[in-house]
Amino acid sequence: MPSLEKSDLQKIVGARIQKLREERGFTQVDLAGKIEGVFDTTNVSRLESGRTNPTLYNLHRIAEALEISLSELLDISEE
Amino acid sequence: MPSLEKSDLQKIVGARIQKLREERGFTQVDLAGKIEGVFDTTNVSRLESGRTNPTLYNLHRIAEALEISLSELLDISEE
DNA sequence: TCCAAACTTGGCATATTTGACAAGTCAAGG
DNA sequence: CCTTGACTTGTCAAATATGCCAAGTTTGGA
Repeated sequence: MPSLEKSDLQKIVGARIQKLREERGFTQVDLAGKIEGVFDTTNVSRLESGRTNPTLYNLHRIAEALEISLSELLDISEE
Repeated sequence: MPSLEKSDLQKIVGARIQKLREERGFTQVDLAGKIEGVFDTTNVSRLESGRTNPTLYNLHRIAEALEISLSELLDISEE
């Protein structure tokens, strides 16, 4: 685990969110709609492509919408 | 899992960081020093007390310093 | 009680996330 | 073609995370 770069970490987590979303047959708009409270679809796109560094709370809300635990969402051990 | 409030989530994760840090016998200054790159001790205090909403990358750097995976750091299932 | 280390808290400046909106790309149908 | 849905990308404003410094508090030991 040689100390991931910030942008690489973002890309890995973003790809994981996208994969989980697609497995569930959701569009980005669907996902944003399932997230508790307000969540912009623009932000879904930016997070999935690794362009931003998401906050704990937003990761938690995304995990909830994907019906997975935060811990599982961030289990990036095999990448 | 009834949709945690933002500040409750921050407090739970903060308490977990503090517990893991203390188990390793680190002070906040020690932990900040072990984190890759620049990390202010003020920020350690604020994160542990749940006063801020940390970013993915900082959570990753903290996990690294605690020699634990990000996924384990955020495994809050039993709280 | 005194001291020092550890931690908290406030303010400030900067960087970045985020929400919102608009415009653009792209692919699949009709 | 043309439209529609899905997604990307740019800009902007507001909120906030972060680094930094300074001052205050707490705690444990001598």
